[in-house]
Amino acid sequence: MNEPADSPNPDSPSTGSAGGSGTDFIREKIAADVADGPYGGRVQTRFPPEPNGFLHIGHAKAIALNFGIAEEFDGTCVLRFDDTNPDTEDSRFVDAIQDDIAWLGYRPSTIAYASDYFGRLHDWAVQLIEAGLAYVDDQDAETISANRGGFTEPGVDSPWRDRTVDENLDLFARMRAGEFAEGEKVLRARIDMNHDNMAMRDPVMYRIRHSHHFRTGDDWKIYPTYDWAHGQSDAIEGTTHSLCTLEFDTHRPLYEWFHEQLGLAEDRPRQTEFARLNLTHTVMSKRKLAQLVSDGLVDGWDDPRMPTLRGLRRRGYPPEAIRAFAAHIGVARVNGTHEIELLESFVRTHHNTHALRRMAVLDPLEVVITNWPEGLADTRQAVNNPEDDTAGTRDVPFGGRLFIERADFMVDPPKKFYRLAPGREVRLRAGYFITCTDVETDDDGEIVRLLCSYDPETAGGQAPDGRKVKATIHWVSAAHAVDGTVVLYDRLFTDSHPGADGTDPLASLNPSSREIRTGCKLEPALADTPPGEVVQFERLGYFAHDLDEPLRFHRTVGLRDEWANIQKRRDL
RNA sequence: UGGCCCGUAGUUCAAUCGGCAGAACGCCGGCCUUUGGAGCCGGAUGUUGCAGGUUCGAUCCCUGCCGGGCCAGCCA
Repeated sequence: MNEPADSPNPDSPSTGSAGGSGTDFIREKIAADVADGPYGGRVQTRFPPEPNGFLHIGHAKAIALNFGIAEEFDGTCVLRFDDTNPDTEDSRFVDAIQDDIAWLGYRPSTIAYASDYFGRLHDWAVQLIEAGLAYVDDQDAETISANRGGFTEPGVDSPWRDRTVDENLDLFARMRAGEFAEGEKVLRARIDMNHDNMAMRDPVMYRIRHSHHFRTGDDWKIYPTYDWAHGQSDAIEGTTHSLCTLEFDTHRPLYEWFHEQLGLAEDRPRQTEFARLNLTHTVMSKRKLAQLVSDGLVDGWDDPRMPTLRGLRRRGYPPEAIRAFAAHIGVARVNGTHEIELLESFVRTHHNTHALRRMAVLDPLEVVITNWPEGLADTRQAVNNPEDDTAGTRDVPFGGRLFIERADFMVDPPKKFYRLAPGREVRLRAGYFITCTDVETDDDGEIVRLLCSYDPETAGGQAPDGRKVKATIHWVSAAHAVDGTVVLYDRLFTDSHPGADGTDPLASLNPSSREIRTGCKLEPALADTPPGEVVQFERLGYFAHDLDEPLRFHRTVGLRDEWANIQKRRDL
């Protein structure tokens, strides 16, 4: 009972999609294949990242889909690194990707590499050559591109298209042996240069690369392309359902062509495409993300403003919330953009039930309790989490000099402003009722100090005479406050759809996406917060303690703020 | 310009193989409150892209149009 609303529920596939029906087109298809498909009830998926960058929230959707389906159908999911391009790939990304997947809470059935299959792929290529279905082309990249034709123009057959099998075999062997320079020759599938689908116009299967591969070293001088490696790797591993994003839709006929020509059995993998994830106010393109990092617009791949898993982790996004979000949005074949607010609501939902409450004043205003007994030491007891009885309570020191949030006081409050004002009484959270009796200002009219009286009878927050106050505000005892740094984050891009109008997405980069506040007043208990832990600063939001720097907190997400909404409406 | 995919509340998705168009987030109103949070109650979201056709009946099937996405790397 009392199960958190955002906890993943592996028993119920219905958590896997939005709306009422409880399933999506992919799960429906898989269920049908399990019932009477060629796989004998077996389900195997795979997540095939290229180890050339860090994972982002978009990958999390694919991860949740593939691993989630494997769990739901009692199947398996392989983590396969698509390491077919030695020029861009690196083992440090392999480690980071594995780390991120583990953080999300998934465990691959097996970890594999496309490079494990280079030998097998080579032998299959020879088989296609022998069948007259592949040939070595001497044209250079530019010529191949030009001769591929256009959407309305048929392609032109390569002059090398009709080489004999023996010549192709010989040339291919010499490509492999490293006898040719990069770009001098490629192996192409022999399909149809007049096909409507450009992917079928004799696609390249192998190119020559003399680079060092991070796993196979210098063993190979030829490397398979995605189109050649991917489907065959799926088949070798026994994938039943190969789920990929929409842009591979036009490659599906080729995926199937290779399997058919190789004579693979009926239980061969089938590819199904789904829409990749887009989020408002951010970008998901690896290239743009890399540019943010290289141009110094963010601090690195793990900057808390980045949509990378590492960034979200530092920001304080819990993996449970990311999984719940992924399950909620489900999958479809329509390309769209989800509102970042939806993700944030899942983050709040999780932290609301898990995060300890603490008090912190970000913009301090001094309050002197004029009737506080000289030298009296007092300690209040505060609830750690009203949503979780087992979280207990903590002691919070109180005193005659306090800090409250500057925004919690107004000399001349407008309607619906319920907080402190001259002559008005409010409750200090877990403390006493105080009434503002006087305001001290400096020569510029700036408020420097509030004088207040407190009612000793209201210890704990209730008045014996039953009188009510409209607001409860947070505070920190000045004598006990710990100074800290709080980093506030806003949208990385001001535009909800950066670059959608054809301009550079970076043009709408938010110049104030980060605000660093030093000299914040924190209650003493915050000094004991473990690195990385997320707490709630009462009335402000959720904040993640920095992994390295003590007493530095990153705002994960704010609480929903009704007063801010009222103000916004007034301004409009 | 050719091929393929796709058009349902603001957004993202549903609608049990043709039967009264729903959910979540957001929004609006109210209640409650020792977080103006959370929670609770209620409400509006709409010519299902457009126009025809088939049918007793179309979001669903057919045709055309319009709009969006993807495809002419030896990237994935």
